[in-house]
Amino acid sequence: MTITQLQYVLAVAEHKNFTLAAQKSFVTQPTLSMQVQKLEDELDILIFDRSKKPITITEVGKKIVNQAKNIVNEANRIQDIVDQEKGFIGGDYTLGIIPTVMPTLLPMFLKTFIKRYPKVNLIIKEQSTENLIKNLQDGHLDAGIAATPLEIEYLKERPLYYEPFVGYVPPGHRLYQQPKLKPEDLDIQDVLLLQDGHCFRDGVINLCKAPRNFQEEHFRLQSGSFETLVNLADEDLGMTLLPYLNTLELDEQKKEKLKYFEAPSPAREVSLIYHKSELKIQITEALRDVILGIVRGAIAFQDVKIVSPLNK
Amino acid sequence: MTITQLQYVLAVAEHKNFTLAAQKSFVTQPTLSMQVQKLEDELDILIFDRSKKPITITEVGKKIVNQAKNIVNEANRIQDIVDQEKGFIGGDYTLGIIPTVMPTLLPMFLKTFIKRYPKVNLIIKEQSTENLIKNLQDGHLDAGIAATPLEIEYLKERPLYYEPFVGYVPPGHRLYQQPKLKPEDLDIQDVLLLQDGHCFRDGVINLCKAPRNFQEEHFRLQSGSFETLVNLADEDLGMTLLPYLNTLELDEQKKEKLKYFEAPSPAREVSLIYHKSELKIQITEALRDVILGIVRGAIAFQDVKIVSPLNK
DNA sequence: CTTAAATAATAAGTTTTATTGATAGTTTTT
DNA sequence: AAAAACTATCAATAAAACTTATTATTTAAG
Repeated sequence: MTITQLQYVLAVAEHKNFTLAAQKSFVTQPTLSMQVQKLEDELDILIFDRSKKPITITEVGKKIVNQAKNIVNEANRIQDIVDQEKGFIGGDYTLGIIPTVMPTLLPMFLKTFIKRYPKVNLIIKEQSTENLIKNLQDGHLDAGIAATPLEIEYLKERPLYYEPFVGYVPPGHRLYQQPKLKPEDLDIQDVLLLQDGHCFRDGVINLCKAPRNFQEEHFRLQSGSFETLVNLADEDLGMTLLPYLNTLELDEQKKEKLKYFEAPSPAREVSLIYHKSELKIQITEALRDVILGIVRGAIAFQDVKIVSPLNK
Repeated sequence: MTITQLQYVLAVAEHKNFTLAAQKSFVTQPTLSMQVQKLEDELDILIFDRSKKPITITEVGKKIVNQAKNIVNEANRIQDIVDQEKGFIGGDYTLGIIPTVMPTLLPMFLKTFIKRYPKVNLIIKEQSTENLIKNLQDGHLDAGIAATPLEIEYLKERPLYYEPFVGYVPPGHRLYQQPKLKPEDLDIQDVLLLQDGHCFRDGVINLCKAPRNFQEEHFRLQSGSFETLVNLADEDLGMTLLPYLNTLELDEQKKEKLKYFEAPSPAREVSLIYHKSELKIQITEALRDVILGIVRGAIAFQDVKIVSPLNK
């Protein structure tokens, strides 16, 4: 049994296809096939059921694949130990960021980070919390930035900042006269929402504590961008809620329609999340340092109340 | 990096000697030297400091060795998974037993075990609790039988039986007239003890709750066997305490000098202990089943009070 | 039902790697 | 100072991993 063989097994388990797995492993298909077979021979057990298309993993195979993940992870850790010893911060580092955080946060820290750690090849991917979690487990991401708490067994969460929710209320709206918003004022029926899959949407829904199964019949216009929501609100189609950082880039005219919540303001907790195995932890720590340093100035709110980002 | 290389590193770390490590790994010394070098080259860091004799492990080396242990252990687990799947119970299994348990317990279960699991090659080693713990961590033992609780972080303890302490009191002794013993009657100064290193000794000392630093000036005759202690007691040099199972093999004349404790009798907890990683867990479970089945008949005491085996 | 496409297994040959025996270079012990 | 113990290096060999080419098998398409 070799580590390489285990990596091949993992590739096949992931892609359910020897040819593709071989490509991803940068070897030819026979090489991969033979090595997987060799391992199966050595263990005298089948890991994959090749009779079905696409290939399936046998019951024992699943256990072996899990264990193989462990081993390969732990093996990668050795390079990690050496890097840490040398104070080396470099290599590929893949970071996932949720869409509602991406456009505001990324520009704030990216330049500083790549300047301070020029040897790190940062690969940034925008994806939903759901995919983020999956990819962190699979090892396709080294870390993610998402709204928390998620309370996933195998993930660590390190809060970066607390971002208050800010109301965007058009003049015609019933709440326009109020100086401050209160969560209980909100009616889910007239709050414009991001489309399904965005955790900010779920956060807002949780905040509104509306009936779980509210009807959306008369309102199908959901958007993926806050800009759209703001524009819809301006058309008197309802109010909406924005994360604080998104309010900074509004023009003066629109800023007048912002309404803050009474303290403690509802807020989302935005955290750096990564696998408990702490692979590439030095880079993760470096990233955290950079973001914390920059965010400290931008967000000064203290008295907030965290809203869960989960669709419970 | 290969698993083999990591195993070589572990062998060198253990024996502090490339030549010996090579022998233990069943390869020649150049093979092992070259592979270790190759790994060091790949990581671009020195694991061993060869300038000192005997060889020492560098600071990073220590971390790498630890991680290597993990990896090798986790890798062995894969065969384990397969064995479990197949219901296969076999292969080498090394069991350590403390000296005070060995002569009474081993004959009780050995025959049954090798008959029921003929494919297991049982290797039994008598050793002190201290060595048992060390060897379980190093992976030199698959399991051990010792007095518990030990509360070692990386070990699991599964109690096998509770063995009461029984007094052996010669007719001339001040306690001979009493029908039952009480712990508070005991005076550490006239209780004959096993020599240092036996945990039963520590158990008895704990029971006597004598001053921790009692003097042994006038009594240096410590022995490694209960037989000696009994004979010394017969010479009126004091009383002694025996584990219950040891009392079964005394002759009739000696049995008359046995004095049991009042309930709850002090007792030692004898457990099967093994590494938390649960390597070869099927064999361990099989062993436990056999011993439990046999011991159930032999030891029927219920109301006991466990004495710590540790030299606190 | 036949054919084409996709995919895995097999075969033969090549490259790479692991291992060995012999030996040279150290350090430690006597 | 010599012997012993130990590690590194070298050249040769055995083993393995990998490649290209090909075959076999399954799935999808016509």
